[in-house]
Amino acid sequence: MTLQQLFLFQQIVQNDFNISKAAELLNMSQPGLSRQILTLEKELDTSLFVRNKNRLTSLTNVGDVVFQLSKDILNKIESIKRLGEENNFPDKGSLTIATTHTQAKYVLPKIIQQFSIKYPFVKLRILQGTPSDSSKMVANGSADLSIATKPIEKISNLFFLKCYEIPRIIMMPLGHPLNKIKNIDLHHLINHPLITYDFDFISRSKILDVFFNANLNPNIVLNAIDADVIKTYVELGMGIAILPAIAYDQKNDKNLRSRTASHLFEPNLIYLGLRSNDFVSRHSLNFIELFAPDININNIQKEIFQVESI
Amino acid sequence: MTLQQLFLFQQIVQNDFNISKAAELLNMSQPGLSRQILTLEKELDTSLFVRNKNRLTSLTNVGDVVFQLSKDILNKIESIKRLGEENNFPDKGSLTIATTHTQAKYVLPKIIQQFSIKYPFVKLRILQGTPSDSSKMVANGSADLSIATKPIEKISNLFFLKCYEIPRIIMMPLGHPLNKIKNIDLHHLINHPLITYDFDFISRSKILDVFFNANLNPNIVLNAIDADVIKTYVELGMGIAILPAIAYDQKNDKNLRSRTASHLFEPNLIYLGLRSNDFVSRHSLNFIELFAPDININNIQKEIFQVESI
DNA sequence: CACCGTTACGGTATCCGTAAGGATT
DNA sequence: AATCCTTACGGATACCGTAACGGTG
Repeated sequence: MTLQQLFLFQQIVQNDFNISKAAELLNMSQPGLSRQILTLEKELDTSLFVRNKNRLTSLTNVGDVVFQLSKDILNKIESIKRLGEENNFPDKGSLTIATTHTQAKYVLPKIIQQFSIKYPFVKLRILQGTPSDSSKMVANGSADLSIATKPIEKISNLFFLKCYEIPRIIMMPLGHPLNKIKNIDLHHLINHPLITYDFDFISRSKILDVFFNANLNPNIVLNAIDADVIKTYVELGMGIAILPAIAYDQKNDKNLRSRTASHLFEPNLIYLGLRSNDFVSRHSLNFIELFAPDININNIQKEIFQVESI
Repeated sequence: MTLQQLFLFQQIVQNDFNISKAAELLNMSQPGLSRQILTLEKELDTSLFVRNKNRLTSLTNVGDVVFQLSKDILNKIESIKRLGEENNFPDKGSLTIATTHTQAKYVLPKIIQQFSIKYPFVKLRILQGTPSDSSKMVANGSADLSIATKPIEKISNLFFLKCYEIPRIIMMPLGHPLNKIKNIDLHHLINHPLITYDFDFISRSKILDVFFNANLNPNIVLNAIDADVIKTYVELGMGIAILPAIAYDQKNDKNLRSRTASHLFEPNLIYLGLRSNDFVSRHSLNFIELFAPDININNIQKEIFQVESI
């Protein structure tokens, strides 16, 4: 079994099980490719592909597991290669950050700017999605790190570091009746329609749970995916929203009013997510250093490879 | 970069950085081995070993990370090989279970017996340790699955399935004053010295937290590593203990008395632990089927490879 | 006949062992 | 002199491309 075989196997799967197509893409002869797969199958003494009328049509059960393992193996091989490169060209490289709209718009700009001044030759990239998306992007290698709340579902090969807490506010239009109430509590909130994050956001469930635990059933009129969209509808008078404090921008949000909700809801917990059991690139560490100076970057790589001994 | 190179690299590290020794162990020539490492280092354009006076003395920083990644890669390669083998000899194989004393002694015997009747050609092995040990053994590949409470520290590449809950009991010697009290509460318990699990056990902290939350400070006279040792000292009158109900054996524990503690302490949660992102052997699944029939074994492999798409 | 995958053949590159060299204790 | 790692050389092996073959629509 060779890495080359696993790589070629993977390529065929990703090219619709078409050996000829994959061979062309890889600039190699079709028989050469075919032979490598046959050799691999012979060594494992199992067919990896389901063959139908002289065509490959799908993966066998074994093939499927081998495919998953191969992906992981080849990702780690890439890590090793990058590790070598990075050691020789410490200035260059790239850094891909997966995050949410709120972080990308309200938190990251300053840091990103600082980073690109300090490390001008690093290619930066921001990928955006829900917290779950961000985690998955890190887990499958498309991003180096994520900055978001924890994802709703457990993603086991991620490693999270707590970065900071963002208190929550109640966002309402100017002139909204809640403006006049001094000590806002849940019973006041429940009288107004609520605009909230979409289902993929853990913030959503945390906020709703507070209502539910008080036996209150808020009237959710809209589920939206980002703070700006939510704000737009709040501005239109469709309802109020519970948002992270940073989403309120005093300059631009002239038609909105923000009031603290810290006494009602737990703050938003923002985590930095890294792939566990993998190499943490120098630039990931550099970024973390800027972004969360409290975190000791010297221990991160060790912690990422936790399992030792016994 | 070849698997062979990574393997040889690993072998040298594990043989005190002595190429000659490793070569002998691997039945290959010493120059051959040396050359492979040099080729690898040349490809990565980085030295992996610190060389001192013509000797290899340790790993460089890069080498250390490559070592960690290699271990993981080679483990997964082994998984692929086992996968092939298993497909051809579904009856044979081995199954290594990492667990704690309590489970090994009070829960597993019946299941193990059933298993070995049903799958007589499978080599069974039980490794024993604290819950943390068990988790680590699974994580680093020395065991196939663990049966224990969750470990105290987070081990990120493990996948846990909840198996069952074990209610807790108060264990005391016959004739102990607590015998006579009808409704035992924390304030009764606090008057007696406590024998408890060692620090590595999450049960320990869960039990102590209950006391602490009630502002009570139990007098811990002994920390022990397994239920039988604890029982021995309880029998000697050194104190009482909070144990999982299964640890009380009516037949043999004639000098002990067990009373329910369910109203005071959360039950013990026993989890099955598997390595995430790895192949789950047929026999692991067979065992799980016997051990925790509620778990649908058909979904486990899929869940273990969670991360897909975006 | 067009498409696709497998088998056959031969040149090239890689791997690995033996032999020799260089450095250190 | 003994130990250890690296460089040099030559044969065996594995790899891969071209060519040919077999099955399918």
